[in-house]
Amino acid sequence: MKPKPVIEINPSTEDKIKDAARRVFTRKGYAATRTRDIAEESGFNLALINYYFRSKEKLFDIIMVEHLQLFIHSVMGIVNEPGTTLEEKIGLLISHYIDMLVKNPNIPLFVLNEVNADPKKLIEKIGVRGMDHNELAIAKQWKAFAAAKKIKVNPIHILMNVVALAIFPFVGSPIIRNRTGLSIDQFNALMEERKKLIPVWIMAMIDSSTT
Amino acid sequence: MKPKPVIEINPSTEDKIKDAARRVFTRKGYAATRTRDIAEESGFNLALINYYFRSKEKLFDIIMVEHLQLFIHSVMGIVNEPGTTLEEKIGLLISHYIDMLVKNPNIPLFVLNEVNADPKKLIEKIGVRGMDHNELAIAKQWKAFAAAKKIKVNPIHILMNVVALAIFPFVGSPIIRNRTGLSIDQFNALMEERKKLIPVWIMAMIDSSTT
DNA sequence: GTCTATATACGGATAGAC
DNA sequence: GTCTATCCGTATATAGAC
Repeated sequence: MKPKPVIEINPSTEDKIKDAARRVFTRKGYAATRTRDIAEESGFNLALINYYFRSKEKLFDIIMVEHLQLFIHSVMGIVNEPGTTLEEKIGLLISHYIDMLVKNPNIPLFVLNEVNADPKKLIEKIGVRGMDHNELAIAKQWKAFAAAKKIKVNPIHILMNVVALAIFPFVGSPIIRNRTGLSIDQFNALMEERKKLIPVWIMAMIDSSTT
Repeated sequence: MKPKPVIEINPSTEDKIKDAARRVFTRKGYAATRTRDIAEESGFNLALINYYFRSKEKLFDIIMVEHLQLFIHSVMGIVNEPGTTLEEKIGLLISHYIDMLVKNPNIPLFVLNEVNADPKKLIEKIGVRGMDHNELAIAKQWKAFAAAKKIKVNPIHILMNVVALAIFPFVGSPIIRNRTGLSIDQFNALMEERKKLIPVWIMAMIDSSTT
């Protein structure tokens, strides 16, 4: 049983609907999208959505779970790789995030929203089962690093900062672009710059927390 | 005509409805809140909402505009104050943001969402009219500072970073709290720490961008 | 599998009594 | 000003033809 390719050659109707749904849901959020929007976007009729997925909510859940799993897997792959240094991992994470976000700028707001709407539902449904966080390669590297450099700041801060610096500009891009007058291309160029800048910034921040 | 106090002593029905609406809208977003939810939250009947505000959308617009104006005014007051240094301004901004967000943790996601849903509508409606950004006290201070320190990084990056580091943890708090097991109080304690940390981090980041 | 037509439910808004 | 009852558009979901 060979795995389904990420980009379908001959997407089935079911996949076309799913793709359309993903686009509309991420653009407008769950409550504001109508099944009619999805039907229109997919090129098929309203009735087919229920034929394949039974309900709007079930379709939404499927898409959401796929999104989060894809995301979690890719991140886990990076943070639990023993062969890279802590600093390299930060660089890889940032690059990975930003590449993904340039292609799918609506995803973070979408995910944050829906997790906020019902935190338990989604997080439990995904379940980063197994794997204690402290056992991750990156956690062990951090401990050694923090001990050597006498760093006293809570690592949760660092984690939040990495994620914040990479993701937030995309979440705020409508406001940022409006106030600055930047085009999409100019905005994306700034994000490309950040791939190099953020890792440097993060290390500088960590150093500033040294005793 | 004396200004209305921020916290009403004897709130009128109209104000009670408005308060209820603000709570529900910020919690669930525009599309997902039903006028019935607002009625229930306010303790009054559905019909009264239309009696006072004509429609769900008008009520929403009023609340949104009040939110943004309050926010913009307070920020403008800080960034255009000639009597404080650049570094002090950053500290004040961060403290101000975090204090506000600890009290109203749902606001950022709410605002980001609604701005994203219709960027023009809200931004134009508020209109930070007049005041060219380059004329702000903070902009002039930045120019002098950047020239003296030979800083080459685009100031938009710095701006994004300040906002990201302060706001993002609140936007992501459901995920953060779920994964770390932190209570609300513990989370807020971390945010208090950040009031001191972020300004230091920002300055360290800026220094790392020096030639 | 895919469509058209329709049943059913829900939500915003209003009429009208008090 | 505040309530109950209701209208009516719209959205989800389904039945049934092809």
